[in-house]
Amino acid sequence: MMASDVWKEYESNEISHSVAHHLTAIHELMDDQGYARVSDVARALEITRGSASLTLKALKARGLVVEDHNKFLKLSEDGRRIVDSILAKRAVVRKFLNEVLKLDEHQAEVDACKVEHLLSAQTGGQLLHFVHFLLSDDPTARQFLAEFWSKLDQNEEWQWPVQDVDQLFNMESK
Amino acid sequence: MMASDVWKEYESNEISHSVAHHLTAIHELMDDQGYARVSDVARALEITRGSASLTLKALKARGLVVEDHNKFLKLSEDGRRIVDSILAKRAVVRKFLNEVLKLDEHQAEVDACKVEHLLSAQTGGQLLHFVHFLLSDDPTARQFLAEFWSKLDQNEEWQWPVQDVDQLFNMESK
DNA sequence: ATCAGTTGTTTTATTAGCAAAACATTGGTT
DNA sequence: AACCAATGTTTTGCTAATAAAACAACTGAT
Repeated sequence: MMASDVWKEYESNEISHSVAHHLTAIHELMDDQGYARVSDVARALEITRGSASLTLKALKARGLVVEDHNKFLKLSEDGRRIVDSILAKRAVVRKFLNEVLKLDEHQAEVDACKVEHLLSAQTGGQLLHFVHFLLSDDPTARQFLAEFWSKLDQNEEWQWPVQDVDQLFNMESK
Repeated sequence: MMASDVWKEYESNEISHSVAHHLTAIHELMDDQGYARVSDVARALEITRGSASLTLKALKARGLVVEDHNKFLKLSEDGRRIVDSILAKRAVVRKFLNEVLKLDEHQAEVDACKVEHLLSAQTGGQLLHFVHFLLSDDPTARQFLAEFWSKLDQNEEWQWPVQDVDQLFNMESK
């Protein structure tokens, strides 16, 4: 239990939080204003132009960002793929936290933003299946959600953090 | 959309991944062998003693770890609280990914490990309510899960990443 | 043309987290 | 006593990501 090869996979992640947001910033700037320069990215992320310049230089070297003849940035094919996967995970996590767990929008946004780049493609895909069915008009899903939300309203509370989650589930740990 | 105060909250997190695992390592070592020294933590995390020494010195300064008269470490009250909240989140996320979304145990373990220290207490609490009801013997929950899993088996597949998650849900984005 | 503003880069410095290596301390064996 | 192994610390160096400041280049207005 607690094998070190598990926790060390965190650093082995190819996409850091910072990189994820540099890439998505380019994506959104292209959508919003049709172009993205170093300064635009820096402004969007509220970091200095110098910082953005260095990070984006590294991303160009990694082939995730390409530079126009006049310093205009855009995502490469690889960069686009990464942004797509990140935005899809962010959207489904946000939807789950906000529309199912009924967390307020800001909290859902913040937490989704924190984990979006860390989830595997499998996890994102399965979560999408789950939330899609859960929020569909399938009567079983409707009834389940209605019961869950009514339970929530009953304010049935543990003290958090719960000491032993497995015990709460009446299951023995492996 | 994409307010920079959202994405910057990532770094403002009081507990880094590394710190989370230094603290939980102490907790588990105390459980397993009754004591925890710098070398034990380093071995558990597979880092050098020098690295562990520096990180733990900082944690002592932050008041999360206290040192015995003979270099024996233990968690402070604050450190214990943090470890409790992290382990509770890890357990509930792992359970959700593995037992509900049917991700294999290793994937569930890895993803839970990555996000455990990033989720807010509210998110952890709501997720616990949700998973607890979902895995209870409530007939509605049972039926819902049965239908979801049968849908999973039907191998109903999107291409992942999905381009526009909101469109998939037939909803307009704000 | 000059002056001001914007842009992009580079350099210097900081922080977190690691490795590697040197060093001192301690504990037991022989 | 001498030795060896384990332990803890410190120093040096590395990488990622930032700020701050200096600098060069371009743009536009007057």
